[in-house]
Amino acid sequence: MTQGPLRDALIEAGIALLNEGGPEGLTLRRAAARAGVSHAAPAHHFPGLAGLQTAIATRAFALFSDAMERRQRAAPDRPFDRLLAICDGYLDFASLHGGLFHLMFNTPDIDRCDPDLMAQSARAYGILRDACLPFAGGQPDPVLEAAVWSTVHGYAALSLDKPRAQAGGDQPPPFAAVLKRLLACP
Amino acid sequence: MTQGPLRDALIEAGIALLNEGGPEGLTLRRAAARAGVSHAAPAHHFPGLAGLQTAIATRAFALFSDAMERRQRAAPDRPFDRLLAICDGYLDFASLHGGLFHLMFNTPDIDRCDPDLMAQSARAYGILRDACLPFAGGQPDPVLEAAVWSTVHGYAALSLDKPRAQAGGDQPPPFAAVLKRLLACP
DNA sequence: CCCTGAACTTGACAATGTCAAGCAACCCTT
DNA sequence: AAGGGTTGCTTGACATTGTCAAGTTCAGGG
Repeated sequence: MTQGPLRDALIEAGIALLNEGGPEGLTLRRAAARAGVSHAAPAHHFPGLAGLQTAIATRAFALFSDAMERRQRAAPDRPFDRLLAICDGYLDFASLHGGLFHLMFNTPDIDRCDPDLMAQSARAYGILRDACLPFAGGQPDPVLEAAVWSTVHGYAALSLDKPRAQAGGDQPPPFAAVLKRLLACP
Repeated sequence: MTQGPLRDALIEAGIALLNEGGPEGLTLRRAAARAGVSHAAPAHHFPGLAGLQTAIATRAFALFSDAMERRQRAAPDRPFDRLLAICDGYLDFASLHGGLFHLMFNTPDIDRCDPDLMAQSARAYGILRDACLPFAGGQPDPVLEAAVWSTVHGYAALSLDKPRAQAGGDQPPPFAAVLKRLLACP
């Protein structure tokens, strides 16, 4: 809709609400109150709640990419260690910012055709895709990419929603073992 | 809370609402109206909305297991074909009953310590675990199980929430290829 | 000086989850 | 058979939420 400082303040307030209160913590009225404006002010910057959610998800994907890149830079410069570091960044973000992660992937109302959102999500996917290149002879390998992407995402999702269901004693194996198994085939 | 025919009717109404209206279609008052009772009647059978959601998720896990077993029985009796059939049942259920799938895995308010829910979810996991046995010499292999489970779940989740984001031309590779890649390492 | 448009507020409305009170039918004991 | 209590459901209310319509304020330009 419009630009302005309030728009950013609302996004920041929404991120804080999600980090503090989980997926249910975000509310148009709460974000407005947190930004110090009236409950109907957000309507002048976003097309409804879905619009605010889309804008927050866009920024969340940027933070998500940052988290993966930070881990990647701190890793040993070998293909497996780099890819594992990216996946660790992926999993870290999911467990540290469960509210944002839920918003990015599990909220149905987000406008997934939004250009900004698609750009940021493409950036995140590109990080993972680049790290897969060494395992396919330098050429893009859609099957390998889909395998790694699905596995790390499924691992994150399953460990997110079963924080207690797995309290039955058996905890899941570390992701490094899973990834090693996945890549053991040349 | 209590037993009775209305309890089942509310669960059935909730399933219908989710199948028709997606994840947002389920509402206490709508389920009550659909079952032909007043808006506060469900409170006598479930502890709030979360209770109804938990009961629906429990039944959904049963349908989920049924879908996987049906596919498994119709598959050639070879380890890979059996496991692939189960995964296809998994993916079919996710794309056919997106509302139920979302409720089972992505709804934060569900009581994941509910005994009935845990039993049904354990049954579903058992189906997949059994199909993994032939690939680990007949012994349970937690790493392989986590890999397959994460991969199929991630594949389902990612293809669910990106029905258009991937309309950019490149569609994901079929799951059979991904699974073959995952199992190519003995 | 007015006036046009943007940014925001105020007030309202319907939908939703939840609670309290009431009511009616059934059961069980005496 | 009569009374009392329990169960299952209804009615009514309330707070919260997203959304819309109207009003207010204010800056800038004709």
